[in-house]
Amino acid sequence: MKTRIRELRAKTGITQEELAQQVGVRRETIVFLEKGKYNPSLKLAYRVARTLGSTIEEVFIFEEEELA
Amino acid sequence: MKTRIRELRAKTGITQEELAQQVGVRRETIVFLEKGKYNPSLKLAYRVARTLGSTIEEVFIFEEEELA
DNA sequence: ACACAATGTTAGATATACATAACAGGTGCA
DNA sequence: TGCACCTGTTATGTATATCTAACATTGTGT
Repeated sequence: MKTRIRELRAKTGITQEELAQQVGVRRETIVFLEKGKYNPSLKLAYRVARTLGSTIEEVFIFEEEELA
Repeated sequence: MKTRIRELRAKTGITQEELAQQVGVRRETIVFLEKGKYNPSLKLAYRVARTLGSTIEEVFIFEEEELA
C-alpha cells in the first residue's frame, strides 16, 4: 500500500505529531501509516483522509495485486 | 457505521457466501460487516467495495460523530 | 407441511493494529 | 557549538478484527 500522507501533510504544513493529535492516534502510528507498514482500520483511514482534507481512495493507494 | 452491502448484494444478486468467497473471507465476517458490528481493515473494505462494483465511501458510511 | 437455502449467533483461537515508552539521527536556528 | 524540533526505530503490552466450527432461525419453493 502506498499513501499520499506525507505529500498532503506538506501541502497543509502540519507535522506528524499534529496530524496524530488531530486524528487521535500516536505519532508512531502516523509514521507506520506513511510508510505503508500497516493496514489501518477503515475508521482510522477515514479520520486521516478527512483531517488531510481528502478522501480515502485519494490518500491510500492499493495496487491491483494487493487486492487480489 | 452503516453499510450498503446488503443493498448492493441484492442489486447484483449474490449471497453472503458468494461475496465472502470472492472477497476471500468467511461468511460470518460478511454478516458482521453488513450489520456494522465491526470496523474492517482498509484492505478488506477495498475488496468488498470493488467486488460490489463500488467505492469505499459509497459502501461504508460513517456519521460525523463516529469520526470525531 | 416439508425440505433446503440463506442468514444469524455464539464461543474460542490467532493475527495484527495500535498504544506506550524510550532512544537515535537529522535539520535549522540562536 | 548547542539546543529544540521533526522524524525514524524498536520492544512490549493490549484490544480487536478475522478464522473456525457448530448450531439456530428465517425465508422460499414445492
